Amino acid sequence: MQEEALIDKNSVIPIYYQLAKLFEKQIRRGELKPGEALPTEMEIASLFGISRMTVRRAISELVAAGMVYTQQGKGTFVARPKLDNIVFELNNFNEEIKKRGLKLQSTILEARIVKADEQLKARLGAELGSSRFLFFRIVIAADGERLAYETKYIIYTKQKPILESELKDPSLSNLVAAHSDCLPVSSQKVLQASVANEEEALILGISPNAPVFLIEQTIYDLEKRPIGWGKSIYRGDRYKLTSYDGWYAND
Amino acid sequence: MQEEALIDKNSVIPIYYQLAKLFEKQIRRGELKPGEALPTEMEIASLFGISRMTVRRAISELVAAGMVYTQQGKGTFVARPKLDNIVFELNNFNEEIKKRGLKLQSTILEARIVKADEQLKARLGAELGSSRFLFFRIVIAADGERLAYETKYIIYTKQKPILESELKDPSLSNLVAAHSDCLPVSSQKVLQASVANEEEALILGISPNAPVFLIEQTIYDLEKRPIGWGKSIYRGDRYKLTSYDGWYAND
DNA sequence: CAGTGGTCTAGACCACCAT
DNA sequence: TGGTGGTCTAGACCACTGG
Repeated sequence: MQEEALIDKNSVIPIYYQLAKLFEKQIRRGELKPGEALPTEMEIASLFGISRMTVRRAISELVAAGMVYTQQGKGTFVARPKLDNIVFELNNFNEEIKKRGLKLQSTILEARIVKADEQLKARLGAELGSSRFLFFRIVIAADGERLAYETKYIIYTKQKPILESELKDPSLSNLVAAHSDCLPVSSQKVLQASVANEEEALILGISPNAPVFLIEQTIYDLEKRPIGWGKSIYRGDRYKLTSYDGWYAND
Repeated sequence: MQEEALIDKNSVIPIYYQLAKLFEKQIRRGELKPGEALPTEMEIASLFGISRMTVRRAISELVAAGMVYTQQGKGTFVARPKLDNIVFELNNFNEEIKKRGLKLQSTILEARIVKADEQLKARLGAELGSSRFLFFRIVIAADGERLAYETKYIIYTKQKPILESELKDPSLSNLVAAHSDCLPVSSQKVLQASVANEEEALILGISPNAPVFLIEQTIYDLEKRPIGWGKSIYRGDRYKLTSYDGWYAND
């Protein structure tokens, strides 16, 4: 069968990968349209002279990419791109800025031990019985311009000095890992649109009531106890989140 | 070996799934700590009296969950949770509201054919040579309260009436699919923090300069030509995005 | 070199779907 | 009932890692 020519069994590139890309191209070119069925796994296997398990591995790649879906007892079908999901993904807001070629600089305005007030106790450490916390105020700037302002509280269990590493990456999870015996395993972030208050405006050099992103983050340990809390204010005129969805290109 | 008792080979639950959950529990309980190595695939296989391929399937589940990582020639190791990614995932902002038990209602304020001005041509259809577009203005409300205001433009190629389905789901991708011959395959969304202008404030019943989310969405066809564009304003006091990261629980 | 994970095979039995 | 995808096996060879 001539189809075999499209797959090089002796290539260093895995067969399942070649096969997945083959179908991906057919779908992307429109030769296989949404709703249409792919050949059965056995057909594909004999068509290319390969094992069914290898075919299944290829198909599972396409499933993971959201390009096809399988139905037991029926077959494998080309999916319709789902475009209504918004998936804003960023490795810490700040990585975005870095990629634009700007130098990012974190400055710790303040770092001290504080006793918990009622509000903080409600959010942190209530279950751990701790009442002392490390408190940080941090400003993030790029090329001399201040972009974000963060306040963070973490449970204080280790007696360690502030390390250089924290100045480079004063992220909440990093601070927790450095200053607490707890292992941070999960994190909740809540993103809101807001406007700058007096203090934030002053620090960021923007006018009060200017639009900002507000992110509240809580970090939890293995038993889901909160061990760190932070609030970040990002200048609305400097940050935006971009999300790509659907059948992206990965070739 | 006593370990076999932990896996029921005759269960309707797949072995690979039982095995994956077994390791997941050990990791979550801290019996396997980040950086530690799992037994080798062959060891696990003989320990439980199962095939190596089944072991690999289980491990691949854990890899997908971000709980372990593999290194060829070395072994499989427990990962350290990564908490610095922000992944705001929502099936269209509005699904969030629905889940809170509120009835969502979309109202089309305006729907008509427009000719493209320069600004619109720059964003849409420049490559398709089309100069006529469908224009929508939509308000989304829940329990009588207006929550979001959307304006959308899509290339006009089909001559179809407005369907009921569009009233239920007037999402950009849905509108494009209904009124255009192009197949929408990818989408870009940009999220910004902003404040309401006069028009938006009036429609949403909030004060001007109140904080809002602003999302601009562009939809592309197979050849990456833009075929739809929309701008959505979400009340900042009613919408927030929540992101969970790390080792979540799925049991 | 021995040991690891990565790929692949040629079968097998099953659950599910349609007819 | 026959055909589909889902699971599983018991091998095989490979590329990579470390001593």
